Amino acid sequence: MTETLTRRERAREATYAEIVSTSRALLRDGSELSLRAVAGRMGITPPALYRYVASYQELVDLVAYEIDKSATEEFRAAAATQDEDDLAGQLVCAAVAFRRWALRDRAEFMVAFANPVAESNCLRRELLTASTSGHYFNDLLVRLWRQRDFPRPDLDDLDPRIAEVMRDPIYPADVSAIPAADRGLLWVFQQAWATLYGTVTLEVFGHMDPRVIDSGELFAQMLLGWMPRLAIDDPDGHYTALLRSEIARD
Amino acid sequence: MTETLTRRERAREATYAEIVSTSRALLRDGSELSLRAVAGRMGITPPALYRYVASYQELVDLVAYEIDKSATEEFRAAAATQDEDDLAGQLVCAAVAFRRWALRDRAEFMVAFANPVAESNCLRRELLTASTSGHYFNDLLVRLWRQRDFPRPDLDDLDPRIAEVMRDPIYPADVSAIPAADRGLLWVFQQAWATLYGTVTLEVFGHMDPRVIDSGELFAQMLLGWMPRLAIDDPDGHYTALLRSEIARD
DNA sequence: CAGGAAAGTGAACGGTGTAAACCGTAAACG
DNA sequence: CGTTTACGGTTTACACCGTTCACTTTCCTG
Repeated sequence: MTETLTRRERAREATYAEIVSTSRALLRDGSELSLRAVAGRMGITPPALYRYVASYQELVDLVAYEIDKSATEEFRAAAATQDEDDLAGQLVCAAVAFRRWALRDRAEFMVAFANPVAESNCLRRELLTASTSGHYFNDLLVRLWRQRDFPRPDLDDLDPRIAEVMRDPIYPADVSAIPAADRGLLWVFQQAWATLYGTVTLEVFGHMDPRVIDSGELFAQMLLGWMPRLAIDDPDGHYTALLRSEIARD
Repeated sequence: MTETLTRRERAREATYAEIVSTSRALLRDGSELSLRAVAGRMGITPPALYRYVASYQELVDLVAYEIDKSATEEFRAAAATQDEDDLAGQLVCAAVAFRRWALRDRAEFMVAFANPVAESNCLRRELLTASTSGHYFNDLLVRLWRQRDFPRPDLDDLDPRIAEVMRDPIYPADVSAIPAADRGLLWVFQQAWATLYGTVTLEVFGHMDPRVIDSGELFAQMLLGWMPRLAIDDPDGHYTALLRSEIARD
């Protein structure tokens, strides 16, 4: 499947990879992400980077996309610790992994998720619209629905503006596999995602008593509050225990 | 009550006010907030600002605090359009006002709310911990509880770490008026605030389909989802209508 | 092999936060 | 009242930032 690339194209692709990796190394070291710093670490002069990105913002967009991609792999790995059929358990693990990753690599999280999305005229930014993590969580939720059949709004009962978005969403790829009648699922997903995203962002920014954040109880309550809506009734407290033990893992 | 200030102190206070006002003017003009730009607009040389703030970060903290204060006045005004006894209506209006303000003055919102809180060794930052808007919304929720008596967790049923925080919270001022037995209210507030903050931050950052954000339905659903927990049953749909009409106001 | 495109360099411009030395004036004090 | 101190301000300078332009080197290709 991999196209045969010319020598130059391979070199160029390698340079892109190096740009991203040194950018992420910079972020993880607590340094500022800057064109000059990236160039410096690569043993290259700053203007040379302009052969690869058109501006600083485009560099940020590029590494944001790659961060999202690699973080998604971490979520996927966390979910893989659960039984293949246990989609609820996978969802719990993936959600907690999202929080754990965000609080650990704050700088990377801010670049990828707490970064105001600008006017969308840049090439690479378009790919970002199809957020990898968004696809992953959405897909997980759809599979969970097929398994547990939790209530899903009918498009006709929704605000027409919302229904329109669900019929013709921004992410085109795997969502087109969902029949139109079931597109209300997307609305459930968006609301769940807003809760997950919002809570984690609040925690990362630290706009709350640090002791509350450390305990993880705010996040736990948000997730527990969503379980009934997803038909995860959890009579024996299994998922609650899983959630708490996953949160406790540092 | 106003202390008699010496001539110097008054001048200094006036300069502080001018620093804040030109900073906010800068933000509203779409310019970057920078020491040099503020100094330039004030007809002053950049290093002179160091007589008032110890660093750029301290300038940001200072204006963040003032932004929060003045935004709170806007929330209060929005709530004042409702009947004095109608605390539920006031809460709806204040919450929508928060969203409206954030989406209108994005730059100011980001400075005040989407700004990672650093190590708390700066003087003025301590005052920020006692967030004005936090106090206002918390107070409103407490008054609503006295009126509608919605369920409030018992401290003994909560995670001990959370109970500890509720017993001895960071904000000391008006919370100390709440008897220890009712401190579970603070936990309700923190969760509600996390939902409000999270949803608005998501919308401001634009990490979602713009059509969804424009419709305001995400925000509406979040608020509607909270009403039952606050004993706002709304049989005649009055508050739902109020919420939607407030959202529609541009 | 020649031509041309791509990758990289050097110098420069305007912008940023910040530190140090210095100065006049207004307040504070003996 | 006169002296001293401290405050508000300027000048200069440094190290960083994104970005542009003219130039050179390298390497692929027709």
